[in-house]
Order: sequence, then C-alpha cells, then structure tokens
Amino acid sequence: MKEYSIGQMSRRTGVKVTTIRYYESRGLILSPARTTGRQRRYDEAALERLAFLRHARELGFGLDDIADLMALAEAPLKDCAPAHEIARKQLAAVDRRMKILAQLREELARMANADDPGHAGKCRVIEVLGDHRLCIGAHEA
Amino acid sequence: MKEYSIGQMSRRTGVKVTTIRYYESRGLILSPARTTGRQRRYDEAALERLAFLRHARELGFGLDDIADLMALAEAPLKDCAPAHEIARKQLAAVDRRMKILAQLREELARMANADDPGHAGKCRVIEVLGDHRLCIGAHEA
DNA sequence: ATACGATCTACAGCGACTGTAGGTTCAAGG
DNA sequence: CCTTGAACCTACAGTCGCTGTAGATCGTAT
Repeated sequence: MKEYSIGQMSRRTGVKVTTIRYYESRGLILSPARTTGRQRRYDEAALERLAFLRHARELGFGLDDIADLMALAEAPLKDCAPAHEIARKQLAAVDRRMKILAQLREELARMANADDPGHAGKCRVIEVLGDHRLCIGAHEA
Repeated sequence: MKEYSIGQMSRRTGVKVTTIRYYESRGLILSPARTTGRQRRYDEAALERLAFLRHARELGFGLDDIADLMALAEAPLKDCAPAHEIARKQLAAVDRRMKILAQLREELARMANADDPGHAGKCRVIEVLGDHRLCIGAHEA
C-alpha cells in the first residue's frame, strides 16, 4: 500500500502543503494516518480527493459547495434524493459560470488580437475594457 | 456638468457603494469632490474610470494589474505589449476553465436527470474532476 | 552520527471585499 | 418651513481562501 508524505501530495496535485493542512482543518479532507513522529501519511484515496478538490477550486466553487459535491460522490450508496438536488443546484451554477466565461472569452480574444503590440497605433485593450456596451452582467443593484 | 452621488455611480456601473469607497481608499479611483455635507459627487470621467475598473475585475485582473492598466491608459503613446500579454494569459486560463466545466456539466446533468436515482450507476463526479489530464495549471513546486 | 531538508504547530497577514454600528445629510411631501 | 426616511458618512470588525513566519522536531542519506 503506497503512502505519501504531505510534500509528495503537494507535488502530485499542485496544492500547496500549507493549503492541504488548511483543508484538513476545515474538514474537507480526512485527517490522515501519522508516523510515530506525527507526520502525515496519505493513501491513494486521499490523493484522489485532493486532486478533485484542486480542480473544483480552479473552477471557482466555494469550499462549502465542494463539500456538497464530495458528499454527492459518495451518495449512490445511500439515499440519492438529496444528492440529485445538489447535482441540480451545482448544474445551474455551472451553467451560469459557463455563460459568463463564454462572454469573457470573447472579450479577451478581442483584446489579445487587437492591434499589434509593438505597433505605433493606439492600444485597444484600454478602450475595450472601458466600453459600456461590453458589460458582462446585467447591472442592477 | 452632470454630477452623480455614490449610489448613482453604483447603479450605473454595478459596483457596490461600499466597494467604490474601498477602491477610493486603495487609490484606484481619485477622491471625488464633496458637497458641503461631505457627500461624494462624481463627474463623467470618474464614471468611466469606474466602468473600466469593473470590467477589468470581471475579467479576473487583480487590483494591482488594474492600477497598471490605468497607468497605461494615461500614457497611450507607450508600448502596450504588457497589456496584451495579460489579456492573452487570461484568455488561456478561461479556455482551460471552460473545457473542464463542460465535462463537469455533462456529469452533473447525467446525475440530475437519472431516471433511476438509486441505481443510476456509480457517481463519477470525483473521477471527472479528479482526472489529472484536465489540470488547468502546470503544477511544479 | 551527523547533516540538512521536510515536516510539525500555532498564529499573524493578505486580497478583495462585506457587514455593522451609530451618526449625518439631502430631497420630497405636508 | 419642517418633518421624514432613504441615502450617505466614518470607522472598523469579519469573511473567504489561503499564505507566510517562527521555532521546534523528524527522517533519511551519507
């Protein structure tokens, strides 16, 4: 059975050592076994959960939502009704995120492809960012 | 000469009143004129700067990057290559994010729509988001 | 046996807000 | 005018998700 130190976990997932300990303190990952010298030793399952956590964070999910998603992953063995509700809620969140990202992408592509960077003409990046017609969200409130 | 209260600025740009004051305290926008009762009164130029700030934040720029961009906007003859570089970097990040979100979306949709919640098959959310091949950033360190 | 990097705990600090308390100002209606 | 109530003011604590520091201990390679 393979074992990993916290540093190996960090290298394999890209999550910083301090952040791993922070996740543990928040209850997002289980407290792992310890050596006699009280150093953490993780197994393969812990590695997978951490990789999941990392990707979910990169997608912009909050830690509470991630806790829900993790519960969802374990749900099929139990009652699925709450799991489906979480799935629907997260699906809606994902759809909103994708919609916004698609708009961001368009604007950024326009910015990145504007005038030649070194060229004598004026830089459109600033203009584009200031343009009211390109507002991403409806801004009420 | 049109004048706007902080609340009107907020409504016009979608930036919350408290956040506008925060931006001022961070030096990102100039301290506006005040009424005799010490309430802020903004002009059209301030509105434009705030709109710029809002859009840049939505695109994921940090406040320091935004300060740099604003400085660039005031020296338009200077080379704007760094601004293009920032835009390209953000664009790449957005593309990676969208790709992963699409996969998660598919999995969540499958789970949310499963006719047979109890036997719909193993939940693959963790697998989908745990997949190393989908990593957004290079993770060295 | 020693050296030296990795790990430990505890806690302070950061970025970008957000919320609260408690008071003041402005504009509209009576 | 005067009242009323929303909008505004300052100051500061709290939030989220980390990140960094200090000082001590552990573990492994030579």
